[in-house]
Amino acid sequence: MRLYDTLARETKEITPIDGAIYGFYCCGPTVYGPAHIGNFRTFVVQDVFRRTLELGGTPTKHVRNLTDVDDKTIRDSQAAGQTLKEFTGQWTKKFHHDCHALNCLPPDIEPSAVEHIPQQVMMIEELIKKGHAYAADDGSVYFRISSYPEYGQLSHLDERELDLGKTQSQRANDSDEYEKDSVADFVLWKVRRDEDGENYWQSPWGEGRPGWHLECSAMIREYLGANFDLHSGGEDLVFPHHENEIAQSKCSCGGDFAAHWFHITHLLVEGKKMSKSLGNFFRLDDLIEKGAKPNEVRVALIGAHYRKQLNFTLDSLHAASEALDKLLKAERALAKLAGVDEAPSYEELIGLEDKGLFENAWIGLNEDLNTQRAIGAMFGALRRSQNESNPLAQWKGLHFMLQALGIQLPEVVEEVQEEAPEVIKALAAQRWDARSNKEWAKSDELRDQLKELGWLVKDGSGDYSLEKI
RNA sequence: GGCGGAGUGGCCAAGUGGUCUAAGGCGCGGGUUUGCAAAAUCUGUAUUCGCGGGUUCGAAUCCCGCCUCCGCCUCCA
Repeated sequence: MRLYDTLARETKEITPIDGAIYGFYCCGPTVYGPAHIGNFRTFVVQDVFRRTLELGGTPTKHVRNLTDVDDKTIRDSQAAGQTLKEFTGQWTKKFHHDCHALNCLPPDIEPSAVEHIPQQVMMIEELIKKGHAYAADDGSVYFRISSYPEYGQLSHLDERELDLGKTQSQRANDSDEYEKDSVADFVLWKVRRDEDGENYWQSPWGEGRPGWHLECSAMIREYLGANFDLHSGGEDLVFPHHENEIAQSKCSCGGDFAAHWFHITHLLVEGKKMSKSLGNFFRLDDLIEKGAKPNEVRVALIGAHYRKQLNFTLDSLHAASEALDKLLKAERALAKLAGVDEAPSYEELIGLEDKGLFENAWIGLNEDLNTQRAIGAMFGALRRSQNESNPLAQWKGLHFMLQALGIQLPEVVEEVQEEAPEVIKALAAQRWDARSNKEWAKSDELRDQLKELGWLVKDGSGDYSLEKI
């Protein structure tokens, strides 16, 4: 498939380095609270990407880390009166729960920063030995940017004027200040401070904890090696996080690091950056509370190309919900036409050759992961599929695309249709009698009454059904 | 201030030189169906792509200028 590469600044055809399997690293969440839908745009897009690679026939080794030690996790765990492990454990669990609800495939490996302290310490030692890092008097260790002339290639630092003066004055009043040779140098190891409490580890430079950027480099090295295929994250990570990763990794273990960089643009909510003060800050649970299903949220999150600022609104969520409904109903109709019922599994669809009319949708996904184009093509294919001679092939093609997008089927998603209570049933029966006797006024009144009680009556020919609203 | 992205119908959003009098979804209008609704289904819905110039046989797509919006600029996906 073709994918835009942040480093090369162009769309490139991707192929696995070893010719067999894609090494795919994603910067995971900092587990200090429930993730918001902005986080999930990134994770859902990464999931669609992974599914596209795998369904296309090439397996992936998907590694996504958990940041379970940093300023925020330490600060908030102490505020909550919990140990760091208890605190991050609880939010890790919540993250997994939300990912599952959104139908994201779990990564093959999900390493945590706390569990890889020795690897990080070892990396720092190497960097010091090679002259790329230095220990400050207070016991913190910094990466020396001047030792790596290529620094800044990903974010094109040479083309930018960083307002370092401003940053420096801000930092002067910041308790976070450490002693550095140059303001641009970034921290690899942070010396223990009082507010860290019991959250510190031993190192050759004394007690402290690793810097944030280092964990990814260390875990990538451990699980994917010095050369791997794809590195992904939110657009905000380009600088400095990924820039620093490149510096640390290339200077310590050599190699080319990531062959391809894949960044997901942040979403907007109601046209603005999501923030608590604007009241447009949504977590998955906030949307579920508003009646949305995770499946619908997922569709809304892939409703625009990943390199555009998707404008998420409650309207767009409603649109996604209606569109999803239409897709799934069409799936049932096509299944009936094809005389099949049990949907093929993800594994069964891997490498499917004949996608029927859905070939176009698949092409869309393979052109820089154009999800919106793919969805549009699916509707087009559905319309024409009615007249096709081979409904089974169309049905399979549809399922192939549903799996690629990670759209769940209703039997998985929808709770069992709730049985109406006797009172409701009695009222409905009463209404049916009135209707049969052409007592329209009475019939309509009862229908309104049922609606107020939360039940929708649908008349068929000679029968009716009840549906909970 | 620097870097990057974007402005397409009421809303969301594809399309980046001819098949575009611009995909698809939502919404809205109409038909079929219905006692009326709901549901279902069919159907209509931008001669026009922020504004002004230019290049070209031909531009939403390329160039120039302007306006507006958004993001990033040291630990936020």
